[in-house]
Amino acid sequence: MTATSTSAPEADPASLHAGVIEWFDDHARDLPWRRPEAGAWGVMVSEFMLQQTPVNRVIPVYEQWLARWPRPADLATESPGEAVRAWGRLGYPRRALRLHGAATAIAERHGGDVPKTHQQLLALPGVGEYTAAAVASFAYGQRHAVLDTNVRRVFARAVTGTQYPPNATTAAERRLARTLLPEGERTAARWAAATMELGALVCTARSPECGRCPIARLCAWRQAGSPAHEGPARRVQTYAGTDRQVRGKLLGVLREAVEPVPQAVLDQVWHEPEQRARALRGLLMDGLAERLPDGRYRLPGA
DNA sequence: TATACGTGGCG
DNA sequence: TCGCCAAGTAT
Repeated sequence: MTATSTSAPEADPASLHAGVIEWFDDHARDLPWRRPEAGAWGVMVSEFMLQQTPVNRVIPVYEQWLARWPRPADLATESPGEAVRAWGRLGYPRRALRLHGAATAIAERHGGDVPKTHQQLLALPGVGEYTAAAVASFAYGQRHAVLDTNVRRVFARAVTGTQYPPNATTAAERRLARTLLPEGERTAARWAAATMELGALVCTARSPECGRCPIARLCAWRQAGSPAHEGPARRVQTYAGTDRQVRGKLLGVLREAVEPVPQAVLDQVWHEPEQRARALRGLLMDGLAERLPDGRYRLPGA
């Protein structure tokens, strides 16, 4: 390929970096965990809360959480149940348990400071490949490929030329993300945040606003005529009538209760006894609830 | 690799 | 109304 082509500019890394990062300079949202005072703990808390929960619902809970537990050691002194209660209705309350566990591990094994290496972060409960890279990059400015659903979609469109990424993250995606990572540490960290923001604000799943996209000219998907997705449709998770819904109802009662809750009260939340019992067993197994000697239930240690 | 795991807003 | 979607992790 010669350098004379003018109709369809190549998405060379340097052009992508410049376009996305300059756009981010002007359009980055002022989110609380992006402020300097958030610190690594603030970044970590936000990352836990943002796992599958939209930004707008996270913000108020994040503010309360950081005000109450400004350092990992502060949270570590609380019962897990208090963390679950303060989690409110963010969903997937096991994340609250894991965040509490991460705080405890940080207090015990890391002197109270959020660890800095990807490997140390990965060892914390609730921290997977994405969160470890995100904390290392956003909190400590390190050079990591941060591959979340937004970035995967941006890369799928801009570089690969497909409307959506595969259902599960592939080795090819990781390779591509590493290839596109700018050399410099600071630029790499900026790039990670910028590509996520672009996916969240412009290159959205359902209705991308290509007119506002800084790299629309370079986008392989647009150049291909914006073809519709071919692969298998993403499986939609059902919710109504599932154990998850019943668990949510049971936990909602425990979360709001000041005193331990009698079995009879929990029995009100769902009509089908077998499913109800199974859901409650699940909560107990997961450590999201506990049964007292008198037969009543409450959040763990609350 | 596929599945379980909450909740709510939007088109 | 209802399906789709939201900064994933653990098993």
